[in-house]
Amino acid sequence: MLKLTRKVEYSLIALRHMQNAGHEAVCSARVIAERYGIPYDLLAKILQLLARESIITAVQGPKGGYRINARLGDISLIDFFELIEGPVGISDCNLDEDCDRDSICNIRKPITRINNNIRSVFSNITLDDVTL
Amino acid sequence: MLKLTRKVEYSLIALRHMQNAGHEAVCSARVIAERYGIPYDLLAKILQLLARESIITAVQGPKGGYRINARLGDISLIDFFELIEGPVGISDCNLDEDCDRDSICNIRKPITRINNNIRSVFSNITLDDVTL
DNA sequence: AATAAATACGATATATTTAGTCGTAGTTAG
DNA sequence: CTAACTACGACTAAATATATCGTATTTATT
Repeated sequence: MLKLTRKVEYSLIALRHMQNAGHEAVCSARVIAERYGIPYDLLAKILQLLARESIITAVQGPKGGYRINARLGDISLIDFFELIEGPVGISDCNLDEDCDRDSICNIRKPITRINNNIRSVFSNITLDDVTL
Repeated sequence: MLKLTRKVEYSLIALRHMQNAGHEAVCSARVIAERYGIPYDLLAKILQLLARESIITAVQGPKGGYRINARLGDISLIDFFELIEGPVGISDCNLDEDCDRDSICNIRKPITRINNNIRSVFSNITLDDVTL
């Protein structure tokens, strides 16, 4: 319960690695995967996603790889999470899906309130706070 | 990602229902299940768990059911979650399991920090805040 | 005493989500 | 032209969460 996914964890690990390597350095998926014991195929797919979202830039061909593109200090964790995983909420009723129990639910309000608290925590942390 | 389990949600719904019913009232699992569209078998098991943990008291026999026992204002959400689901953390490395990547992980510290933030949110909310 | 309405609880089954793998194609430095 | 990369969809496997079932016990009511 309340856990981040591996996709998010691996993303953060990779971003921090790239940041440590310097903004010009090009890091390949293979190197990062081996360095941190992450399944290569999975990491590759994740980095492709981050590239599509312009957080990193892909460099193709041999000696290729990725380097950081976005300013990580400008991206909040909640935005990052939702970029990778889609809408985030502690309960389905916080994810614009409409709930069957909607009309009779007796904890909707407090759950929404708590959800906002959690989102606020992640809104006030940027990627730099994790990767720097 | 970051979602509560149904077990937790159903618990909160049931507790709020019981609180609304008054502290002396005895509420049966069947009635609560039907009222909120919760699978009876599942709710029954959850209420048994809450009873074992002395949060509610079971009354056996016909006309039996449960009533609130603990002072809900004294129980933080984080304690409640861990009572029901066991250790809670946003990542495995926050759950005393030892992680293979431990020695090479580059995001352990920030993840721990964030985990503490989240726990702090749930520590500062009591069951009364949800059920009252 | 019999019955019916409850709780008690472990075992099992189902569904959903997450994680990981595979195959194939495109790109480019050397 | 080949080897080392990225790109991406389809697929499989594993983990987790959710739900169901079977059986036993308790007790108010009749």
